[in-house]
Amino acid sequence: MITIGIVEDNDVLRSSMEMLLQNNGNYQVVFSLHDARTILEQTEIHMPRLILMDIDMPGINGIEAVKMVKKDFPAVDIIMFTVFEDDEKIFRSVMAGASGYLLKKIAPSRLLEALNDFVQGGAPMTGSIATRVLEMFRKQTKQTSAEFNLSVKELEILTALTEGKSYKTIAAERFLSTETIKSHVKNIYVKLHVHSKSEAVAKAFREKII
Amino acid sequence: MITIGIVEDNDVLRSSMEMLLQNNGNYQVVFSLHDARTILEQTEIHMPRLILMDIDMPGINGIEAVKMVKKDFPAVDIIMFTVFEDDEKIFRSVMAGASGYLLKKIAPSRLLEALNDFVQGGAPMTGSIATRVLEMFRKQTKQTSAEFNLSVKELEILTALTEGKSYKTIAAERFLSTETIKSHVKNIYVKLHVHSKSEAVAKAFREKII
DNA sequence: TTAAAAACCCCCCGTTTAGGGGTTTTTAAA
DNA sequence: TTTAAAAACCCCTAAACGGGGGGTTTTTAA
Repeated sequence: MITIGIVEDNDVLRSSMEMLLQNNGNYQVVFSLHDARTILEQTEIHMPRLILMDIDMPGINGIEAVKMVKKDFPAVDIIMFTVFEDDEKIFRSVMAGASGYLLKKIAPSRLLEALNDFVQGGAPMTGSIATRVLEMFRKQTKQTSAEFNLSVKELEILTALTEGKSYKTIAAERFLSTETIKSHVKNIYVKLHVHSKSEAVAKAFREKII
Repeated sequence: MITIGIVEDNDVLRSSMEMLLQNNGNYQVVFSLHDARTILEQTEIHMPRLILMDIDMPGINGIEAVKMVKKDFPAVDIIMFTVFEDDEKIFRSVMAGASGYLLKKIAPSRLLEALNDFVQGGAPMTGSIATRVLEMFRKQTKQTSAEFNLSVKELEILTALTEGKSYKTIAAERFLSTETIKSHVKNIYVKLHVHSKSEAVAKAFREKII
């Protein structure tokens, strides 16, 4: 028997969800809220295995509610159940700690399926959402980019620059003269098309050289 | 009728996959390769809707193959089909351009289901993989961190610093004296606990302030 | 209303940097 | 064995920076 909490401001929908879950036999709805205001108390009292959470609600929005619950009860899994399918909402939900993301347009039978899958350690999201997440993931962590043909030494020194070290420090650390470091830095600037330490550091981060 | 290509070095498994797909009626296996050496030619000739790709293969490994195919034929979707479920492999596959990731331990019926889902714009991965991706995603893009209580102006100036601008330039851009910029920068340094432009820029990136 | 931030401005001084010009020695490939 | 980078070193100069002072005026929030 899987305990489940529901937070959904649309009363009609919430009742349907309750019914759907209760009738299934595998689920026990331990709380069913119109908004997230009492979510912490309810969670503490009933300790559901998972929570189905709407996003657009009066008072506290669903994403904020996820943060709150996850902070106090990290073991409780929360699945967003919403009409929104924009990257922003998905992204923020995942960041907040949501374990899943289902769209309301899903058929009731599929909802149950998805929940069952999830409980068995499985699919926590609609296919289209999974695709979105993959894409966001891909974008976020784009490739190491062109290496700008930096030599090993140059990369080493660039890294040191990102640590805020001065030429003198870098030189001292590897028993070289500051002039050596300077000429390396000059070469780095030429290769990166920059004209100062801060620009070089910024480029190093932006281009994921570091 | 969905055209599909298979790349899998285990001949027994490959035959089973072929049979499974052909018998289903919805799929037409247009090529079935023991390794990825001829993948580009085969893809060019048959232009499958999607490719099922093993990872561990003699010659070219599956992830390299994905890169090759995606480079020349970005429209072809590739789904990894593998025994590996470690983050590293998943990560690299997604980065290479794989649209899905299925584990070989999946039941044949579920494989068909997953493929069908995928073709309908849906779930391109096993549930456990989706969970992993979510976790990786969460880790990658960790929170915006403490804001260091930077004022709006300070944030503005910090941003300008990351663009490699000098005090003079920043001052000129907003019709302020360079001394004003200097004192703002001083305050930024105090708040970030740094002592130079490059350190400030580095911290800005590392702490995702920018 | 009032006190604290935030934003603004200025001076000094020593250090660091950026860009310009070089030379010599390793190192690695042709 | 030749050759070409890469790495290491040097000098000079002007500009930029960092840290230390000293202030005034707006905003903003109790």
